[in-house]
Amino acid sequence: MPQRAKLKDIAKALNISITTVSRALNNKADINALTKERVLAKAKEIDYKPNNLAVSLRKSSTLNVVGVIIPDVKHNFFSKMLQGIMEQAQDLNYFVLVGESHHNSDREKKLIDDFSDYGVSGILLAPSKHSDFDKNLLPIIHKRIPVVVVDRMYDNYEGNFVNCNDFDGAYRATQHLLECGYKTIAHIGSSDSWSIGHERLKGYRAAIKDHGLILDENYIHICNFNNKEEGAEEGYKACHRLFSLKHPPSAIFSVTDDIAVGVYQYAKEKGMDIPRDLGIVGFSNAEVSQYLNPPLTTMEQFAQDMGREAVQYFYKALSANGQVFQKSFNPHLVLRSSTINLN
Amino acid sequence: MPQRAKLKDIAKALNISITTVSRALNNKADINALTKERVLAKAKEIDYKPNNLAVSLRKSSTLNVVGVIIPDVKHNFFSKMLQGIMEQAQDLNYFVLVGESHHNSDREKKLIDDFSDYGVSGILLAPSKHSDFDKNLLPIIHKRIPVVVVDRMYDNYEGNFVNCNDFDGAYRATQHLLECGYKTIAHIGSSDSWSIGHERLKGYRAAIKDHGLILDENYIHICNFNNKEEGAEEGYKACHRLFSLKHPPSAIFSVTDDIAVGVYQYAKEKGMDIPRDLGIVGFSNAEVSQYLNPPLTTMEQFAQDMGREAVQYFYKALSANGQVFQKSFNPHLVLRSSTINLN
DNA sequence: TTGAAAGCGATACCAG
DNA sequence: CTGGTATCGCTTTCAA
Repeated sequence: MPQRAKLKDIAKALNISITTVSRALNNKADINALTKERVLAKAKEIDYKPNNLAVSLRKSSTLNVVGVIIPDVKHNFFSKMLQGIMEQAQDLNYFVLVGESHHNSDREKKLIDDFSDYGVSGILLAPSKHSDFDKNLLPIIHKRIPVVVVDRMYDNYEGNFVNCNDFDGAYRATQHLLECGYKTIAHIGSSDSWSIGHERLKGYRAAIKDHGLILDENYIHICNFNNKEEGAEEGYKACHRLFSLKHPPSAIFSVTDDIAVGVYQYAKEKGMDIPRDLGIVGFSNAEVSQYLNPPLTTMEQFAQDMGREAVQYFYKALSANGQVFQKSFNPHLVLRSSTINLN
Repeated sequence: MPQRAKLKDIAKALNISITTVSRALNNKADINALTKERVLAKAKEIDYKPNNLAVSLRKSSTLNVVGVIIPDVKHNFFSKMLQGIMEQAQDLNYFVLVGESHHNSDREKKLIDDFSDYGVSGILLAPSKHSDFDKNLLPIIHKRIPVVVVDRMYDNYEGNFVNCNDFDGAYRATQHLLECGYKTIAHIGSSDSWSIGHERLKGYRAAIKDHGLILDENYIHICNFNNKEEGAEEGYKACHRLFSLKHPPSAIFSVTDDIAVGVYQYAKEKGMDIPRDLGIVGFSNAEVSQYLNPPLTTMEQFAQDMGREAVQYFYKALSANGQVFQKSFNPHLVLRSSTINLN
């Protein structure tokens, strides 16, 4: 690989000082127009590109890079989010470094360290399910570079975050089923330790209660899964239990669309008609939801907007003096054919 | 944001020289065990992290970063590929910088420039559809850092690449339809200027010919689309024309799964039975293909493996003396229910 | 076993 | 308007 041209090369070729070359290239005042022209021409000729390492080192600035940590790029929600992040980052002239935690807490921690060591200007973290930061680690990094937590929340977390109002979304999803006239509504949820699972369960509970129904704890089925495939499997298994109850549910609010896929599978096998025999509402508006048969009613989470906003918060945090930025997006009901008005 | 600790801080605290500290931290020989211990302890105490900019500058090495340029992260094929890339990169201790071209050639060029200026150690490029590199641009960068082209090919391109054997895949997809007993097979393809569209069309043609059928040019419908949504739309429109022919086709080989989605939509509207009235084979084994009703027979492209291999080639190219690495993956038929044996 | 000094490539200050 | 010199944080000879 040939050498990259440097200031010195231009200086030598034109018989002027490095300083002058630097000035010319950086559009400084105090430079002879002719000199500048000659420098620019030469730079182009030998294809000079500044060495970012040197520049950043000298200016003691970080590189224009923001590190993004997500559990799984293949997951529709995260790839949408990543797209939003990249768009906004590009607008602000930042590069995007990406790493996957695969819902593994150790890997996540290592990524945070590595990114931080690398010298990113900030970190956007979509925490893994099993993320177990005590209240210390995050703040420590936070002192050196801005961190924005996306999607999931930590208990008592006081830093920057952008998330989805999971409680509200779950409440409205459940409410929709109630308004359709479904009388017995089950919830297939996910591990309570995860803020998302936790909040959605709370929203479900609140909606049931507020509508004067009695909450049957048998109707709540919590499961564990780390990717789409496992989600579908768990959804299927959950149905097994729910439909062997004495009074099986007539509708299900599923914590994610992935799980709903498993529910569909079960329903199909048992010859149940969706939405007449069984109403379903998912969460995410994942790509798959529109292809299911019938298309799945679900909650849109605005992943892309969340990504954009996260970058903006990181950017503001760079210059903000300790100010903290937080926002919850309200999910929207996407009405499709897995629910129907029974009244 | 507080200052990052540096060698000097440790040196001062222990009253030794910076050189010694550096040696201790870098596991060099010629260092007193006790001194080393004290340095390590102090480093930990004040949370010392080397400044990568300075290290790389001094060693005049690039940062351990590989730049990845893809058209669209949300697209299942590219997110799978990206996942493969990230896994392999992590194993080799490289960071991954990601940018999206959105199938825009200018944006793609800018990304290549920016990444190159930034100082990445190499670039993995999944070219956009409208990528129009003359034979110059790519080689120019290639002289400075390794470039691996993934997925699509350029005419007469002589550099590193990893792709899918599109001709072969298309041939086998078409052959499968023929073996099922479908007599009139149409092809919905994509812009001929794109190597993928081109090769798949060629494969289709060859299969038809080799089986002694006469190729009706009316059965070939070429369309343009830049994302999944447009693909589905174009597939739908293509059907409009194909099924208004005097002798409509009984099967379709679709250049991508996205397009097949539009075909399904059309078939459903017209009450056609898939696979009896219409056999369909797609290409990609995108996530959606298994959720379509009936599930779509398609060609698996091994996107993740391609991603991994691309990183390995980049890595080899770093130290290879001009040696070029090339590989085509053979796609696999994934048999589902959109085709059936009619014999 | 340790330290002083040079230098990676670029920028900033100050003197001329 | 231009050039010399110090410096960013670190590694690497070369001497001691």
